[in-house]
Amino acid sequence: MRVTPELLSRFTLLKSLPREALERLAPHATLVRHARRAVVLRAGAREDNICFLFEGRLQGIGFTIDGREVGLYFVEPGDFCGELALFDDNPQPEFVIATTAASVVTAARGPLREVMSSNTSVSNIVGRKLAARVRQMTVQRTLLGLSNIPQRVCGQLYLLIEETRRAADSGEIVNPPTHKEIAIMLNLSRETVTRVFQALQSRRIIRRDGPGRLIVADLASLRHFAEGEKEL
Amino acid sequence: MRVTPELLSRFTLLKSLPREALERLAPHATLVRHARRAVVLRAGAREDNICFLFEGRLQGIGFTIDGREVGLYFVEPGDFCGELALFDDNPQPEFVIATTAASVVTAARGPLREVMSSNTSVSNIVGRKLAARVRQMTVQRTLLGLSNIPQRVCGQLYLLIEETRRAADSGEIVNPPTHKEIAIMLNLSRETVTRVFQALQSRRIIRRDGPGRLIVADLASLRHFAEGEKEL
DNA sequence: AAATTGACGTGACCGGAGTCACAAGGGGAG
DNA sequence: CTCCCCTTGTGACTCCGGTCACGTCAATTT
Repeated sequence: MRVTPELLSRFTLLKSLPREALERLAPHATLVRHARRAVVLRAGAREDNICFLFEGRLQGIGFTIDGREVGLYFVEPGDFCGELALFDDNPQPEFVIATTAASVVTAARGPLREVMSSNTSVSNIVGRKLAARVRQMTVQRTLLGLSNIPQRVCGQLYLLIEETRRAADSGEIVNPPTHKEIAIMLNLSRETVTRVFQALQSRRIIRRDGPGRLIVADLASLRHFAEGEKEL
Repeated sequence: MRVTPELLSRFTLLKSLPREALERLAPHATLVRHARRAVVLRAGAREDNICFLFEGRLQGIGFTIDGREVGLYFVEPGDFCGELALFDDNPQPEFVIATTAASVVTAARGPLREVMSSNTSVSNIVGRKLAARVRQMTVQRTLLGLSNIPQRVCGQLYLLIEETRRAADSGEIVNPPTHKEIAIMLNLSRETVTRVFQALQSRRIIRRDGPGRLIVADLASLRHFAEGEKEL
């Protein structure tokens, strides 16, 4: 579907651009609808598009050589993904799929590069995003490096709280990942995650509140376990 | 020690800059000598400096919560590190230490940011570096996700070859990491790495050629193990 | 309403990686 | 040269997380 400059200007990355830059970009952008579980960006193949999420939710996922999935990050409306294509011509490193039905504006890489090189606010935003991604991956790698497995789970839980906490300042996680998803992120078996959750629940540290809500009752204890000061 | 514009222009990142930009930067830069094992950039503390390596060799390392080291990447002369400070004000995520005695030019963040925003070649180089880093971390995370441990070691070995191969096209690794260092990178015990190496040596896949030289005699087999097609 | 799917929970068993202990060799510092 | 530290090599034992095999329950589909 055709894309108007007005639509482009609704995205954080592009909203500071002058009208004429948006008009140059618009012809190279298309609006695509993706069904749930559809592949938005394919790993390996050289992707020439940067994707702006209009509505829905995307997730970056990696696959290990032996075929298991690894959840990496989420993309929320207004945000973008595939930004590595703006810097070099190497293939996209991870898949991006739609976790819900989603509307995505895909823009060709070339024109965006031009815009970026002449507009510092754009390159700043993209740079900050890359920097944040490096930081996030560093933390995640630290988690994977923990040899104490319950600690690894607690660390991940603590991270999840910190993320969602920016919106609502409380120890609760809305739409928490499933045990399986956590297991995949942490390179563990699903059963192990379940067992750690059981241990945390029996100690009244976490509590389920219906489906889709996980309440962390004792944040301090969780942090202790996450930082290895106590052992489960 | 004082830094001249000429010295700055010897670094890849800055060599394309006009003379006057270099002269603006020079007063904010200093040349520092570091002994072996000295800390060049400290994780956690907000680092306001970007480091350019003049001579010697640096390594980025992380520490797990339980205190073990994780080797991340190397910095070679002409290259730079600490570039995340150019994008946001968050703390440096990992330590950078000198693996040999090293001369480092440290430049204040502020002036460099200005230069970067008015000079696309600089921001392009930094962007490419960040992108490469994201890709490299993605690969490393994939390795950490492998549940077959010998495969993990083979994968790391294969990566090491690919890196050094760009210089000399052969299956040999100069200055290979020690078993302990590999173990740390892969979240394994040193003994396990040694045992995998023994297995590979007994199959004539790798061979030591004195200290500091590791020769991969059968690259194809190594790749098979790395990709999980065969098992050790 | 029945059937299917997927998430969660739990026990038993087993393999394999960590740990410990020890030995040999090499290189640098003094 | 000698001493000491670090790297590499190797065996024995332990333990703990993966795997398998169930069962339950809620949601969705047919």
